Amino acid sequence: MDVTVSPNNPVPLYEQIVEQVRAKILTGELKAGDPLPSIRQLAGQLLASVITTKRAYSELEAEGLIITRTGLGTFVADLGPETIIKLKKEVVMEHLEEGVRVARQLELANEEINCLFRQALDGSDERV
Amino acid sequence: MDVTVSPNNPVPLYEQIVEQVRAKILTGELKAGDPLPSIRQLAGQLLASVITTKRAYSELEAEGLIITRTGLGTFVADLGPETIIKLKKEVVMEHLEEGVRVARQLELANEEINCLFRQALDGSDERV
Amino acid sequence: MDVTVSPNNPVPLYEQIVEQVRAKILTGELKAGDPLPSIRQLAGQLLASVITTKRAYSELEAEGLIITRTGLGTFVADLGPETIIKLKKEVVMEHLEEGVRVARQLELANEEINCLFRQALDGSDERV
Amino acid sequence: MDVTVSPNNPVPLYEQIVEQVRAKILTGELKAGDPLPSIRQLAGQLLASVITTKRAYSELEAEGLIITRTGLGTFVADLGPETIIKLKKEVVMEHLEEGVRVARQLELANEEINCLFRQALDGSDERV
DNA sequence: GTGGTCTAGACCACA
DNA sequence: GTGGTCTAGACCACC
Repeated sequence: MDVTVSPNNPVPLYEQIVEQVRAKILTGELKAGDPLPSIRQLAGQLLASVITTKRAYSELEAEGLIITRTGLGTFVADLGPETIIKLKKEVVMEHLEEGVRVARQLELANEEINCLFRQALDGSDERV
Repeated sequence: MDVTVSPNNPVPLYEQIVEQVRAKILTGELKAGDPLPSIRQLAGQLLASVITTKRAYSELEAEGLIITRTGLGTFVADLGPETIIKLKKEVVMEHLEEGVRVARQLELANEEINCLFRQALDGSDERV
Repeated sequence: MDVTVSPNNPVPLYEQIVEQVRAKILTGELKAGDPLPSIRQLAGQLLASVITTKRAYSELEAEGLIITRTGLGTFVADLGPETIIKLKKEVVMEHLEEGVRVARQLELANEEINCLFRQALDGSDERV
Repeated sequence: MDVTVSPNNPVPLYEQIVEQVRAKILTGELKAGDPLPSIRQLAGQLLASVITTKRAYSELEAEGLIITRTGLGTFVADLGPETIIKLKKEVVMEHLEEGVRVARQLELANEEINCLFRQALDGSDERV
């Protein structure tokens, strides 16, 4: 499983892992029942500590995205397709709503916020 | 000056203060040259320590939004209107771009992202 | 006597006054025995407090540049021309030596320091 | 890392630390990616408080010279060689320009200023 | 172990 | 009165 982390990234290591594994599950790259690499294996691959990797898995399990079966390993949980769609929206909405909240606080008009959003969308489009 | 903070908020106290004072300056509620409350006064009002409020003011000074003069007090810096507009956009863009980045990672189509943004905008509209 | 201070200048008010009066004495604009404005008069003119002005005069008296005769007023001290020349050099040297000290700490070669000095000299020349 | 501070020095402790670490980075004694001593370790070594050393590191991070990673430690940032050269010049120029400014205020001729600078350069040379 | 935040309280410089 | 520096010491998050 290709997961890459960077110690220069201000986001905590365990969060970087969580974000990427979550993305793989929500996009369907990892499907229900698929086995995840063992904590030790992933830690070795990422040059991270076992504790850090373990914390990432704990976080994902708390979110209900993965299930740990002691002795067997860790597996992707069985979420219905509607649940997946709902989760995707939630993750994205958090950031967009925060942006809108700040924009309102700065008393920007809807039209202005719209314009900024379009820039954000186009800007990332070029890079894709 | 009405600033309110919550110790339960995971955002550090000093950051909460920074955000609110910054908003007041960028919206023009506080104008160039206006005096800010003294750090001791604000600390008392917020039930925070003098050092915490001082830290907030230091951050704002590092951003160039305020100027502190020992013995005199703290004052709003004189930013041109273009600078203000630029700063407002930057603050909002940070969040919107993060939202778009995450959406792309989850392989959402532009149309879907657009739809979510519209929900975020409308959702906050009702509350306004 | 034309002295101007700015509260926006990070240099303390009393220091701004000291620097300007010192310059007037060392350049000969103010000569030995010349009377200085009274503390109250100067304070009113500068929109500064009497205490601040008094502190500036105390500083100048401690440097031996002025003499206060109770009841009569404050007067420029009688320094020989060699003393004046020596003082001028001292004031300038403080800054230049600090610049050279820092340059040495950063391991700049003499040639490089020379080049920077020339830039500093030329840069201010244009503005004159 | 050999850093020495003096509580008698009118320059604040944290500024003394900043200046020395900055010099080590700009001269290349500390290279990109190199770890700095932990704030606790440096505090013990300098007989200063943890907060004072932390403040020094915070300043250096605000200048972009170092990067702190919670749980990992503090590291020298990766500045290009041109940036390093530019920063070195800036630091030195501040002082030289101030010297020239004061010299002009005292109505010294270019030739005289030049002479003083030469003395400053030679004077420090002997000590080297 | 690392850094990040918050606290209380002292002393100094400036106006 | 204002802000600036320094202190000791506590608790939390991350690795």
